[in-house]
Amino acid sequence: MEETDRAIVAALAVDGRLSYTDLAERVGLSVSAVHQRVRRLEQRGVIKGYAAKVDHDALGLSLTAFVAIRPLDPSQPDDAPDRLAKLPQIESCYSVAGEDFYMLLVRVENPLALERLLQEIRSAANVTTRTTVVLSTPYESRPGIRQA
Amino acid sequence: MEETDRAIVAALAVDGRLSYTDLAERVGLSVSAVHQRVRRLEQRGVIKGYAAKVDHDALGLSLTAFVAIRPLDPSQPDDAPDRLAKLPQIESCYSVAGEDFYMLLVRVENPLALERLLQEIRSAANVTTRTTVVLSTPYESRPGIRQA
DNA sequence: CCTGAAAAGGTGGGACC
DNA sequence: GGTCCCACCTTTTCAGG
Repeated sequence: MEETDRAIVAALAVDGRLSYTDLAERVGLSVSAVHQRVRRLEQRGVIKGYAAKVDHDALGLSLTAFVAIRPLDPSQPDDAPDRLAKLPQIESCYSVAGEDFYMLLVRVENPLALERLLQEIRSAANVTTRTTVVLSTPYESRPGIRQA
Repeated sequence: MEETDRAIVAALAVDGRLSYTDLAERVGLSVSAVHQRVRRLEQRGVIKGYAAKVDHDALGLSLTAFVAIRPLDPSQPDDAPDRLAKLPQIESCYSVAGEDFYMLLVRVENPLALERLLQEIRSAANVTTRTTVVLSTPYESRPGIRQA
């Protein structure tokens, strides 16, 4: 992908509501040209969508944790992600190399809610869990796009 | 926070570019009322901003990993997050409970770039690293807002 | 792949209940 | 808080190079 497209993606990663007018100024093209490029980036799936960045504390989700999981019976077919997808407290699910099978990022209201969630995870996916509580978040979800 | 605001935040978390017109239909208010509520949510910091969701593979960042870090000298003042902030490959930095001090989420092009990044992390923050490579991502960054 | 222009519709205030 | 209204700006499309 070339420089102009990268600049567009970088700008929209920082501010997803930038108008095509502003975007056009930054990259030095006409509004229509930028519009076309953005549509193409969306169609190609480079831009997968737009999301509001929400403050979890303000929503009462003040406890974040990593949960590493491992099947109790590694010989059985592994559909843990499917089984866990219905739990909305699980924000992300990564399949990982190493001793654990999956790493989950979860958000809950308080320690009691975490306890309940861990029980749900264990029973839903037949796994053991190893939990690492997040104490604070110096930074998160930075749009790490470096321009050429 | 009450039900209508939660519905608005939930909708914008899924589609950050929803128009106030569409939003108004969903929550059953007038366009202006919704507009006011969104502005308040933005001012209060509940909505921290808007971002394009970018496909990392399409940008050539096809390797994701977790990097747990621990200071070589735990008695020294700990400014690792500050020292690491300049590395754009680090998407998130969490201070965690447990054996490690911080958990990083990093994105790089390939294994070689990961090796270089780990060296940079170790020398910049005077830490040891323990890295867990992500093999696949069943889901990520789900807007886990449950409505009342 | 870009430009330019014109229609359609959304955004962002103010006045008022 | 909410509604109604209006000026302005953006988005979106289309003809043309």
